[in-house]
Amino acid sequence: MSARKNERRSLILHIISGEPISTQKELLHRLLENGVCTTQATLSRDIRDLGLVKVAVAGNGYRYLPGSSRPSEAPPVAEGVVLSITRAGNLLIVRTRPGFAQSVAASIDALGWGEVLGTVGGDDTVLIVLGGQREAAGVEKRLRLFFALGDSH
Amino acid sequence: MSARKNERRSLILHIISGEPISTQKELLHRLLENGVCTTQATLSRDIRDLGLVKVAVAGNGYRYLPGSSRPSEAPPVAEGVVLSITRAGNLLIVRTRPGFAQSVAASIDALGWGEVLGTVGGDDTVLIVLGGQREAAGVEKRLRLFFALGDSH
DNA sequence: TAATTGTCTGCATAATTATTCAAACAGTTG
DNA sequence: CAACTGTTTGAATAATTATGCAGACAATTA
Repeated sequence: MSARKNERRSLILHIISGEPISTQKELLHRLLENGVCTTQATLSRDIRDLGLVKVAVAGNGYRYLPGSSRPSEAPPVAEGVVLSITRAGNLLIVRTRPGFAQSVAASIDALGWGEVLGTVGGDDTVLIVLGGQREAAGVEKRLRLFFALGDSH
Repeated sequence: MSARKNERRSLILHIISGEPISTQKELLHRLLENGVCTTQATLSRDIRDLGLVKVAVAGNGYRYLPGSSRPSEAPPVAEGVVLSITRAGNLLIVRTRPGFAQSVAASIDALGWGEVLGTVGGDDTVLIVLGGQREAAGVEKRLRLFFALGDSH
């Protein structure tokens, strides 16, 4: 239970939360500026233990972020159950075969996608609430892929 | 807008959601079994574009998962504002200096950690709701690091 | 203190992933 | 069709990340 380790990991969380860090080498330099001297090997282990992830950010390469650590096991949804996906502002409307909306909603929840603020399943319609249009567009795209639907047109 | 690409990415989402995949080479083989032949280079690009992340899972090495794609910019909280963190089942109780609970709650929200189901800030206390004890323990640890608190004992 | 056990770290390197570059391909316009 | 433009891909390679191992260190017990 080394004090040095905790201090370092605390600082790592601060740094990556506050600015985009794209490689471990970069993080290494940043730590050094704050008086913490270590090696890439140790950072690799810190990142593993803190559950951090490296994710692509639009146009700007990669960035380390705190991971959402959700196992994300999706119940299977058979082919043809999801009929269509429509976007309306920050909402997505998913039409399903009658009676399947609940299971599709559960399936979407289980994906654990962070942008999905909430889902409501009726009988043949699932409403997905997103934070904004940007998120809605991204999630729509990925859901289309996930449910093997074609592009909207 | 290649049909081949969409098919492949759709399959990738299915595969990584349904089973733990820890390297791109492994994913490559899995795709091949499903009749999709490609290269690691292409997978690297697919993973970037789909926003997937590779995250450490307890004891079992790494696994690719859909990313939560939240920029996660945390407002700074000064040293000494957070006084203590206590765990009670799936709840965390964060004591702060009087009047600071709101800003600390905002700060925690801004971290965008997926396990955090919700936060409530009073005057000097923040209540954090987690999905379960396991999540509570993990988040407690990381919050202690983040707010530079020592271990509980 | 000496012996023991477990954690933490750096070094070197293996393993994995990202990117460069050129070619193949698809779509568009003249 | 031919020329042009932009996208997608694979091969090779550069860049990055994970890990085996040995030594340092800390804590505990005799």
